[in-house]
Amino acid sequence: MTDPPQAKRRAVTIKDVARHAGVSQGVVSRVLNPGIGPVAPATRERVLESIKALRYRPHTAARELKSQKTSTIGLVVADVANEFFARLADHVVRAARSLDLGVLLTTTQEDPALEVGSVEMLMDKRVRGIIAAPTGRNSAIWREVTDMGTQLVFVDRTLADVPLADVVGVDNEAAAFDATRHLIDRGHRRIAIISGPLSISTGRERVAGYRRALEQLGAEPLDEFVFEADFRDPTVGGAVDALLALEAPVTAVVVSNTALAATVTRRLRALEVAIPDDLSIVVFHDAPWTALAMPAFTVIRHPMDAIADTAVRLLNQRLTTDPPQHGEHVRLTSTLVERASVATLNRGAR
Amino acid sequence: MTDPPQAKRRAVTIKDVARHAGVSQGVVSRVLNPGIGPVAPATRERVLESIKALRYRPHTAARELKSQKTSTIGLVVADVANEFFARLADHVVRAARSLDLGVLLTTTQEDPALEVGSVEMLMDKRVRGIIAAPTGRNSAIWREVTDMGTQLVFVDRTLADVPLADVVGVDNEAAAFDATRHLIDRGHRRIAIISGPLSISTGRERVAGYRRALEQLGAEPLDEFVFEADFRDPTVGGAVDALLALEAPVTAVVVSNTALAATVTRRLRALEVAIPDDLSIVVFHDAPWTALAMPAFTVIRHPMDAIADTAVRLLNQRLTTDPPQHGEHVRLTSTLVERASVATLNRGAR
DNA sequence: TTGTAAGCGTTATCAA
DNA sequence: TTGATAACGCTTACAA
Repeated sequence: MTDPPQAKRRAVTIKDVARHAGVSQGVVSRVLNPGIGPVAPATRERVLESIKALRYRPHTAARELKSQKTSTIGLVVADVANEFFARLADHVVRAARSLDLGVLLTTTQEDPALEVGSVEMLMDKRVRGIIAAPTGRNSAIWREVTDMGTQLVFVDRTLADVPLADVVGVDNEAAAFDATRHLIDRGHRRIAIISGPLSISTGRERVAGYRRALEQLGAEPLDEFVFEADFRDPTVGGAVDALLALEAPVTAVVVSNTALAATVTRRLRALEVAIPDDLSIVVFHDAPWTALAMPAFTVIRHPMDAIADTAVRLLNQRLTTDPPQHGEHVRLTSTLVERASVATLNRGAR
Repeated sequence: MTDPPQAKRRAVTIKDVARHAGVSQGVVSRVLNPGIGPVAPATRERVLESIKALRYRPHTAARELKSQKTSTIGLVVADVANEFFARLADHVVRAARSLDLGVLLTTTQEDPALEVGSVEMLMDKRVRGIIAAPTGRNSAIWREVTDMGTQLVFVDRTLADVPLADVVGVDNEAAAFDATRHLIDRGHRRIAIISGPLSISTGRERVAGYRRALEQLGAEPLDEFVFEADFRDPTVGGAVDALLALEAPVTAVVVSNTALAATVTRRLRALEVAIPDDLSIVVFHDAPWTALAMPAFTVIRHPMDAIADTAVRLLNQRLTTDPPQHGEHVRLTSTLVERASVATLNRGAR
């Protein structure tokens, strides 16, 4: 009855269905795409049966070619091994599914060249839209994306000179301010920050918030307290060494993501520096494990679900209605979750 | 010079390039696909220039329609928020990139219906191949995949009745045996396992290995020691309660993945049950944070990189050479990494 | 209500 | 070495 498994039989096309049902291609197409034209209930039935009998499946590429519309979006993130982006990707895929959109996943590894390659692939495949966390060093290519009429939503990070893109992220400046103030409130004055690359908006914003807190609340904003690390820098342990080797070592540090925090923690353990007794830590992003760490980390919690949902919602909005002349910017707010990685110093105000 | 940003200009096609370069479409196509036919160096130059000048980009869908070959593969996993699958996805995306393959990511959330939807989408898009961690309850649809000539590599899990699929996974039976033996060696006799669903091959294998160790090494394989939980079951805390409510509570438990382990740990903390003093734990999969947990978890470490690389290699092999009549099965080996979540009991052999 | 046919952007065959 | 031209599988006017 059925063909032998290996016999990669010629795929059944709309023509086969038409012949089998004794109608023309056009009719079949119309039952496939209801609303495009009338079809007699009886014929419709017959066609549907033929479709089932022949196990016909429409050929997306042909459809896309004719209709000039794909049902695919692109997702461009740094690295899906990063819990933050993994969460994001999981949400995006789910949300996209409910809109009948496929998701092409690409990663930049924070490498501008890979980013360009990703974007080109997505453009060649004519995705309807892209949700992206840009590396920050390729504004031109992103501008081309919007120029071509491909809808674009930046997530987590932003690029100032891509005006047509929507942006959804958190208020990193405020979050860093809060984190720093929390430390200052606990008596810390010598506070460091291990930030992500300053080529990325989040890195810049976090350092700015950190600086503002120090200045405003009377602590010392020393340059040697600011470390710019790659988000996945495996050598960030060196920053820890430097921080502790200072004549007057820091008593606290704000760490910009969980991957960095993991590396830092490992280094501190190796050095037998106790958290929080010898060094207090606040970490950006509340990965599930931060509560399980030793000690449980005080973190800045981002509204991950809202970020992802908003990104997809904005993209879908652009896909289904006339896209606006300028990108919409959505800033969600993060909150500080106090746990056990911050010590209270009682050496009074300095 | 350039169009206004919004003016979604008609996409430039190969025809435009041909006209601009003063040649025929065929020639342009031939410079685009070298090796297909001759082209004079001078013409080639001219065409290349036109391509650049017009910013021409080939239309993948058209290409695919004509050539009946896509440059996309599908990746079907349960849930990319799960660290295991996230790692896998990250690798797959990278490896695919280097083969010039796009990756369509879909998730099943362990739901057979979503799995079917994913597979249909991928088939409609005519992906060249699929790397999948099947839910275990949809053999039929996977058989259809191979019947249609789409290459298939199962990863992590396997389905017995899909003979044409390659499989790459770890030896879960042996790993569970090792984990259990480790516990027995440390003096434990009342050992539980919180396994994944038995509808998934890994769950079955792990329980089998666990059972074999108990029987072979003289501990008690009681039915009430085996808990079948969904991999992301948020109510697995209940299993913990049950285990501890036993007349003679267990002294150790093997936990089937890190998500479950996190939930279990949280529950134990709430109950003020100390790890490992009151309960020892071995966890499947060495997520980066397991070493940072309190206490650091003793884990079964899977060779993640090898798993992902092998999956892509097998798929690529099937894509580039004549696929074999039967699937290849690759079993990699996991290793036990001893840390601090297992106590040594000194109540002698019973 | 249905059929016919053009055309989406490519590749590939065949003549020139 | 190049140019016409026919598909690929589908959607969509338009005609019947």
